[in-house]
Amino acid sequence: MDSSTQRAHRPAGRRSVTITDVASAAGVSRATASRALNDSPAVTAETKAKVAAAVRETGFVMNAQGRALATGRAQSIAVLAAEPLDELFLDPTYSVLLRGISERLSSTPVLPMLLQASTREEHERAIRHFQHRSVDAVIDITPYVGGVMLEALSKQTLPVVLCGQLEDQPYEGIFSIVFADDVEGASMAADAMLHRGRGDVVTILGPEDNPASTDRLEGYRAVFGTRLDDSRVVFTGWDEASGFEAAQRLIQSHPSVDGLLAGSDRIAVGAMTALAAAGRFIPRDVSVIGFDDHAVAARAFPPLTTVRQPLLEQGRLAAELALGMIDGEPPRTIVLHTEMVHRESLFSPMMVPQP
Amino acid sequence: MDSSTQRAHRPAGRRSVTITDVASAAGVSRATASRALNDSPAVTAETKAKVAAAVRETGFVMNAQGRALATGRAQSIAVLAAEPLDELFLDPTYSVLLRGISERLSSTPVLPMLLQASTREEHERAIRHFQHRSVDAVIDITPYVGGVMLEALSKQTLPVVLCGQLEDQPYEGIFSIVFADDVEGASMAADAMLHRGRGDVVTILGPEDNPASTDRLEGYRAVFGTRLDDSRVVFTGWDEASGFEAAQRLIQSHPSVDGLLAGSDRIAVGAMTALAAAGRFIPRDVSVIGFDDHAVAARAFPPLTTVRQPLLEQGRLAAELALGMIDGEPPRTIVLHTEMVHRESLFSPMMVPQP
DNA sequence: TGGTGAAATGTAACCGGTTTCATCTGACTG
DNA sequence: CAGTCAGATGAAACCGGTTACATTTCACCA
Repeated sequence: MDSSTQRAHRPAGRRSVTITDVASAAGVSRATASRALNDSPAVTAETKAKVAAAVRETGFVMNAQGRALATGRAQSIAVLAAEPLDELFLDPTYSVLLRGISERLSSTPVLPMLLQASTREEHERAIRHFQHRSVDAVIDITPYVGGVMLEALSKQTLPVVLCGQLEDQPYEGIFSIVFADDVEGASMAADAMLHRGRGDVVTILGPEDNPASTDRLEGYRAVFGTRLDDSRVVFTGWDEASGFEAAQRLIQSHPSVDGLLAGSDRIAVGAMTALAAAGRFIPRDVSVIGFDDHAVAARAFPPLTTVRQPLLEQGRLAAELALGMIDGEPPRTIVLHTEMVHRESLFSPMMVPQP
Repeated sequence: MDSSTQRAHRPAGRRSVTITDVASAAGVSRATASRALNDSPAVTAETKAKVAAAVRETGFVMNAQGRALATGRAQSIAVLAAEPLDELFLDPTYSVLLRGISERLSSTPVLPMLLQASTREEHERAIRHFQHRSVDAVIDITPYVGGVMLEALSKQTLPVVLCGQLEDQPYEGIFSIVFADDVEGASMAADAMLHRGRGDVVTILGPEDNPASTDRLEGYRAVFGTRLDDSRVVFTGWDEASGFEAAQRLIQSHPSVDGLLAGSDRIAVGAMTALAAAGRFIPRDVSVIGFDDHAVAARAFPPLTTVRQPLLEQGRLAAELALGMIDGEPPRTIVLHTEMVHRESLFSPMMVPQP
């Protein structure tokens, strides 16, 4: 039984204060009151003061639905996470992205709302919600999952921003897209590895169908070429446990390994544990480079050299693009640059050569 | 510059399909169309079919603002997190709570939206948002923080549910409250410890101003009394690092310790690392009991005996209470029971007595 | 056969704002 | 001093739904 539709009448309590009350308290028309509240230049300073006083006197707060109905703006942006929140929460990527979005919107009246939809049913509910135009735009922070969802969204007129790249860019020109250049970042990491003198390298990546995985591999291979053959590449999950397990296998199959390129910092942390357990010292025996520059990278032991993704900026830009599209701008694709962050897992200045 | 208020006119595109279009397509009045869409019993099955066909034909989707304005219901509940999301995400408590809320709402048209407000400015924006009545209710999953916020909310007529207990229950009867009985859970844990034969116990809790800490201490002391004096109690953070550090101090000050009551599973995990580093075997030398029964508890080494908090149910109930209050029910306070989950950190069946 | 009442639908008011357009005021100009 | 015009405000329509109340239709019964 759906308790939310039982009573359709307005809940008991006294009628709330409307703009009409403010108008009569200020001795002006509703139109003028509205204009004053919106700080229209057509209204005298004197009248504005009267209205402001009336607002204070009556305790008026504007009703969002009325305003939204009249302006066609809900003043909110949905941040869509098509993944279970538990999963989401474990990966620091998303919280940073969210912080960026929130930061950009903080100077506007637009509110970001996190909407999670992992099951098929939740997807449908979310789509319906978007169709109803309860939000002005959608920022998808997990575009890799829920392709059905994107397909449905593309049939809407609602502005959509994707935080991340999809294979073949199927939505370029329809949605705005903002992502970091994974190929560039990965080749920087591989370069650093090569300059450190490591040539016997292996790599552990996320799921094979994720462009972040394949692009990073492409970057690694741009440097190491065939020296990084398929036997040295493992596709797995992005988390620590996957990294641990994959590293164990790679140490067995390639005991002479001297460099590990990890597709994420969490993978790197798991892999470093496996390396340590196998008696390999980092970076003396094996150099490790991660990807992302999450908080865990700095706290790792030894601190992890990694490729910084500008996640905060990505979030800010996503919000920026969303605001732009709400105002009628066409969708845009923005590629962000990555940068190396040097810590001790690649090369320790303290390191003394072993005899 | 606030780009979201520049153009007030409706964005270009064609006018969207309204209920009027559906009505004329179906050859009925707007009123009948509305009734048919809401599945009113006053409408013939035949008419409903005609309207349904018209909906299909026109591609009509109802506008949420119009409906909300007419019904006085936004069909959404804000889940308020007055803590930075990064923090929030690290603690599994909240994601489970959220899952419970989401589950309960999934059978209703009401949508949960996560709203994060950590800075003073974000608080104000959120409060304004609530005053505007853009949501039908608020569920606060971090009632311990942001007291200003609760104070402001209590002056509203908006239904509010708190997930957690506050000292002195200042809002009992104003907000609905749902929390687990920490005193009971803690005394169960202490009992188990006592029955295991451990009497030289210490405890590590979260922040001292958090009722969850003080209530759990009360439960521990209900069993151990003065044997658990202040020198054996440390208030710190809820996380692993805090647990690690506090345990190190307690091992030093109480080297003969044989039992550790941890205020959270994350504290317990950190403390177990410290104990292991100090050469104490768990549970041979020291028994450990956590609190919460998070996923980490089962994965810990050794698996952690703990007090299960019914977080999923707490979330479901919070949503339930919110729905009730939206329908005009008075606020209620619900206390949930906890239960012991026995794993190996208290007592290992494999354990052989040491000579 | 006319009266009664229930069922289905239509009419119009309403929710709380915004905005177009008309009106009024007063200053400036020729 | 009449004419023009800009600036401030008001009247009314509108956004897209819901619903109280009025009306129509029709079966049923005295």
